[in-house]
Amino acid sequence: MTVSVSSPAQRRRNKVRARILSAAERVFAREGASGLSIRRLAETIDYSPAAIYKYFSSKDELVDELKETFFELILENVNRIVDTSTPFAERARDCVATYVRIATDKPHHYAAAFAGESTSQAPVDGEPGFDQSKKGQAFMVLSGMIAEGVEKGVFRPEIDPSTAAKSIWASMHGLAMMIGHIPTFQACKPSQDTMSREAFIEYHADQVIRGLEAHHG
Amino acid sequence: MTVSVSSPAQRRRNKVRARILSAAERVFAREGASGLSIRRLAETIDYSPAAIYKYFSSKDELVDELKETFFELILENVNRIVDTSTPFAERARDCVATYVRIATDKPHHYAAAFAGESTSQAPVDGEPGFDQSKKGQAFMVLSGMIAEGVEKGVFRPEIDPSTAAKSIWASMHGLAMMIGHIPTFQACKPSQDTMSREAFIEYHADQVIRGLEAHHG
DNA sequence: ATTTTTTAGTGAACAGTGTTTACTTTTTGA
DNA sequence: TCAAAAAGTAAACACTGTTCACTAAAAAAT
Repeated sequence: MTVSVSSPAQRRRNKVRARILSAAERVFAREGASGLSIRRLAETIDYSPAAIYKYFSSKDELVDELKETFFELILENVNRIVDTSTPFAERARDCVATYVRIATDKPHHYAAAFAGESTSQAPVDGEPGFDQSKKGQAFMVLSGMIAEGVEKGVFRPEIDPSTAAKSIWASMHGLAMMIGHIPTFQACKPSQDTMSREAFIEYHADQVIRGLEAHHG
Repeated sequence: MTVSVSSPAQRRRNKVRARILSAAERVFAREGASGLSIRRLAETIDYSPAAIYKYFSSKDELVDELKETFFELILENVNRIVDTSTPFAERARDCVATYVRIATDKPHHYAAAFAGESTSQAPVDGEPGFDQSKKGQAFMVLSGMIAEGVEKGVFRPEIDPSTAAKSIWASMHGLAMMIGHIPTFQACKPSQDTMSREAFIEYHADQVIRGLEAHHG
C-alpha cells in the first residue's frame, strides 16, 4: 500500500486520465455523446481503444464524469450569485437566469446531464444520494432561496419552498433545453422583431419569479 | 399509372407499413429510440432487416413518423380543451396541463420529438416550415390562447402573446421532461408528503399562468 | 541488484448497430 | 402469356462498445 497519497505513478496515471477527459470534453462539446466514440477518442490521444478501459470502466462512466464536472460549473456560478448582496428579487432572477446561461453555453453537456437517468440507474424507491449529487445541491440552493423570499414577504406566504423549487426548476430547465436544442425556437413566429437570447432568458426568469410574488395593495 | 388512388397493391403496402410502425411503436414506447433496432424490428414482424428499407429510407425517417404521430396526439387533445366553453383561466390551465399529461404518458416519444433537431436537419436561417409542423401548430394554438387572455383583460396588457407563448411553452416542456426522465424528481426533497404527479402538474400550470395574470385592485 | 508482482498498453476478436448492393422471387399491368 | 416493376432477402461494409489473452514496462519486495 502506498504511503504518500500521490505517488509518481498515481500522478502519471491521473495525468493520462485528465488527457482522456480533456480530449473527450472537446469533441463532446461539439457533437455530444453520440459523436464521441471510444475509438475516435483513443486515436486523438494516440492510444489503443482498449487502453481507455484501464481508466474508465465504460463510456457511460466517462461521460458521467463530464456531466458531473459540468454541473459543478453550473452550481459554482449560481452560488456566486446567491452569495451576493443585491436586492432579493433581482438576485433571484439573476440566479435562475445564470443557470440557463451556463446550460445553453454547453447544450450537449446540459442535455446529457438530464438524459438517460431512467435507463442507467434504477430509480429504486428513496433517493440514492440525490442530496449528495450536484443536481441535488442545486435544488437545495434554489429551495433555500425561495424560502428566503417567503420569509422576506416578497413571495406569497402559502408557498412551499420545495414544491415551488421543483416548479421553477422545471421552467428554467425547459428554457435551457429549448434554446439549446431547438434551432427554430429563438425565432419562432415572433411579432416581427426577434428578441435576443439574453433578453429572452431574462424575460423568462422574470416571468417565473413573478409567479411566486405576493401582490401588496 | 394507377387510376384508383388506392390499388390493392397500395393498400397491401400500406398495411405492411402500418405493421412496421405498429411494432416500432410498441418497443419505442418502452425503450425509446436507442432500444429500437432495425434488426429487432425486422425479427418481430418476420422480415429481413433490409426489407424495412423498402418502406423507410432510414431509421430516422421511421422514428420521425412516430414522433409526428405522437405530436398529433398532443395537438388533438390540447385543441379539444381549447374549443371548450369553460372559464378562460381554468381553460388555459387545463390546456397546458393536458400538454404535460400526454407528454409524460409517453416520455420517450416526447423526448425524441425534441431531440436531435440540431443534428438531423440544418437550421438554415428562416423557419423551414415550422408553421406547418405539428409543433408549430401547437405554438400557434398557445399564443392564440394568450392573445385571448390579454384581450379579455385576464392577462396583463403589455404582454406579447408570441413571446409569452415561448416562455410558458418552455416551462411546460421543462416539467414534462423532468417528470418523464428524472425518476428522483417526483419525490425530490419535499417537506414530507409527496405531491401526486397530477397535483403537481396542476400546481405548475397554475404557477405559470399566474405569471401572466393582471392584478386588479 | 535481482526477482516477483503489479500495472500500462495492445491486437484481435465478439456482439451489436444502420445501411447498401446484388440477387431472387413474387406480383402487377398490358 | 410475358415483360416490367415491386417485394423480399442474404451477405457484406463500416461503424459502435467491450472483452480477452497477451506483451512490455514499471514498481515493490526480497
